[in-house]
Amino acid sequence: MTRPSVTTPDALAQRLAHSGLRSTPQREVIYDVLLKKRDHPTADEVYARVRSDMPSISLATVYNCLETLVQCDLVRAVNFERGPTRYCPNLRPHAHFHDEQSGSTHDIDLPPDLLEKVSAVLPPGYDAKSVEITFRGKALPSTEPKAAANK
Amino acid sequence: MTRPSVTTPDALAQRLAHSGLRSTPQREVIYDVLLKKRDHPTADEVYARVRSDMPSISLATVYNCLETLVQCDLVRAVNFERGPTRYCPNLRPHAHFHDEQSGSTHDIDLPPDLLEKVSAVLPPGYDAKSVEITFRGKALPSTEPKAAANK
DNA sequence: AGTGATAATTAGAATTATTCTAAATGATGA
DNA sequence: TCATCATTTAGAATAATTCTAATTATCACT
Repeated sequence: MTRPSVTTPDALAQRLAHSGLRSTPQREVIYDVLLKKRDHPTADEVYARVRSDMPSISLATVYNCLETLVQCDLVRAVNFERGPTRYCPNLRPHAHFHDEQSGSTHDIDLPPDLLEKVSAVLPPGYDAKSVEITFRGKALPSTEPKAAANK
Repeated sequence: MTRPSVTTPDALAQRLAHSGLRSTPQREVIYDVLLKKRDHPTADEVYARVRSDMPSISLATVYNCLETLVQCDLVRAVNFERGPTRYCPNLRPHAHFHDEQSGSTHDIDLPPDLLEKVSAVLPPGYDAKSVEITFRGKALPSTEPKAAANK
């Protein structure tokens, strides 16, 4: 046979290729883990989850792959104070709400014009490439993330 | 004598007392350092500056005092990604602009209603105690902080 | 002024998250 | 198949911060 029916490159493979990078089993399983449970896991948490699928993966690879996904704009790295970096596959414009009681992080979708409106406070001479909005406080249990939608 | 003319407690001493804490030479000199050069120094930088006044101070004390000042709401701790925590004595509502070239941090004063407007995007069930807005990008040299006003 | 209780400071060890290094493995294309 | 380059890996190294336990300073009372 000349070519065994080419699998259509998925979004991940395409994005990676666009940056001259390869799709690898490690990158795929890590990205899947992030999509499956969108609770802003740390690298350690991702490591733990990935290991059930791929017990031989190393923590260094988890760090490497997460960094790669961030570079490709498939994932956002999120920080609260000096806590460990958390990873978020939600690409829509959104803010983060950090619940101080539970430690959980909630995505807050933003109306389309808000980031522009906020950026408008910058005096001349400032050119912002990104804006981050972070809330800290108390969230009612009813707000606990259920089935996050993306896409 | 019954009482040697009491020195009027300054803002620092009052704030500390309000939290049941004492004013100490270390706390004073650290707060002064922050007020004198408002370039969002790290704990290490504060340590270096304070040592010219008080060569015997320890780094642990610098961390302790900075934390104390933050607890008393005299100073804000500011973080960018996972970089070292920076300290800012500007108590007005403001955002931070992080210049990627120079690594410098600029305070961006916010119009009085902006934080409320931003908080208005929170769905019911979310009660935010604080809102943080951070810009990242390029700032023209003309925007380099000169003499920051506070008060 | 002396004394006990509490607060603050200190040096150095410990911790935590992350990055680095150098070697091994894997994929790609001539 | 071979050479090349990308990727993964284990473990060492790093950086910022926190912790620990001991010392020093201050306060409230007498």
